[in-house]
Amino acid sequence: MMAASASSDRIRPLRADARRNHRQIVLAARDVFVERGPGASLDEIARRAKVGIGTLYRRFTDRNVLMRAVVLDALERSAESAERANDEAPNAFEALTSYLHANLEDRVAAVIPVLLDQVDMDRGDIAAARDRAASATQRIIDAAHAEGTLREQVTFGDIGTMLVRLSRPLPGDISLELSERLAHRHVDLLVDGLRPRPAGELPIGGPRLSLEDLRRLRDRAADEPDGGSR
Amino acid sequence: MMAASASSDRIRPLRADARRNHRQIVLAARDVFVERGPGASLDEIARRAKVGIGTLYRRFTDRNVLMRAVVLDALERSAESAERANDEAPNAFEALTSYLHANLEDRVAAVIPVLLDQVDMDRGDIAAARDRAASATQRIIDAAHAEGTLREQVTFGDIGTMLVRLSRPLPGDISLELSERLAHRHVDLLVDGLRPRPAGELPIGGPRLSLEDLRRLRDRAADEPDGGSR
DNA sequence: CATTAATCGGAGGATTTTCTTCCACTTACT
DNA sequence: AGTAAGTGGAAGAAAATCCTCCGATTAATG
Repeated sequence: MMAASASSDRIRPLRADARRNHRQIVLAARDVFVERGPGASLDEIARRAKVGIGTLYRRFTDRNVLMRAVVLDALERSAESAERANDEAPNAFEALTSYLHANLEDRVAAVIPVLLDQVDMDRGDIAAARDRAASATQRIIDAAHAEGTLREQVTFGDIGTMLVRLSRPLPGDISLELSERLAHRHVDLLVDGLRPRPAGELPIGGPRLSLEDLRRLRDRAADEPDGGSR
Repeated sequence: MMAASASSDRIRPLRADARRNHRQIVLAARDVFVERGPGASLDEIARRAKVGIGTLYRRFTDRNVLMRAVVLDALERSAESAERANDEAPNAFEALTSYLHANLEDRVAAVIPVLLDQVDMDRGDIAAARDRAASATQRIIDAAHAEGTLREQVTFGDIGTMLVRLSRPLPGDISLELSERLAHRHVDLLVDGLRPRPAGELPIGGPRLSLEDLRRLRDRAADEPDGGSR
């Protein structure tokens, strides 16, 4: 017993089921915070995570502890996908687009702003993860600027904010799944803009929704008149 | 008492103060529904409209009546700005962009999806306004396609959905005002995309936020290191 | 400027939602 | 197989929200 240290100081490793539940709670909390805001009901989070409310309270003594876990998880995912994009993409612009898509998937940009004011970002694990994510992201942007493939006027703030807009699920009874497919399509749209490209049409993934589609849509998933997304 | 008819059946025109309150309630309700969803507290709406809760209940017998008023107002604004864009813009693409900016201002695309499932859109005033708005918008898009200035792949659904994403206030304690200025900037960004234009850099209005700006930001309005928006 | 009918606004009881604790039962690990 | 760790939900407490009612206020009219 000398392994207790650093951040989450558990003497014994969590039991397998506890670990699984912990994970599910953080994921569910992320989604519920995104949908309902920082005051979301903890009951709903437990329900969504398929655990009893008692389990949630045992693992996270209060709302703020849960929030910190969600934020930390999101920041770590973000840092990781930014670093991976930097390492693996063939050029800076592709690093940027692949980072955008990866970030969408993790709903990072959707949940962080919701919890920003509830969590102290300047200490401990969270500050470290934040800095790691921010600098990797900045590196992507700087590289794309240097490469000449990203407009100079487009700043870190623009990328971050657009990511927030794109990550949030659409309001109303649109299925989460469709909402996410559309988000990927809209990243493509943002990347190339609304005007035709001189070089010719670039593909945009995801469902092409007409006015009628939109109306019929509502809850049930669209029957996608176009190719797959991304 | 035989004059009751049609939609809004008022015998006497509302008193001046009543009319003003009615208006303020609809505007406040729009904003609160956007921020808190369809279950938002009516108390909060009254508070935001600066009227007593009693006044709200007198004017709108229940939540659904209020919702219908909000939706109708939004659809009428939308129809009007689409028609104005069609009439006044020098070309179809400018009609589109000016429609996007106008729509943003009215938060139309932010509130409609929130209330879609709560309100019967297929009857009365609302259906009429909806059709008027939809057809004017479709006309803009068709014209831009015909003009060759809007990518063929971009559909009604894309425009509508992006408008939803752009209209919603950013989550967290970002001021509404800043959120809206950024939205206009991001319309510009969407229009031309992230890549440099061969024809040279186009202006993007609104605040250019760096990473540090974003952090410092939070509630207080940004001190805008760039030119005015739009 | 006085009259009056319409309108306003919030106090407060009823109701619903959410929080949080506690403990008998279940499960993973040795 | 034994046991410490973990689970889930019932239930009382606390908080938020709904909605009505009525005394005070105000716009319109002569």
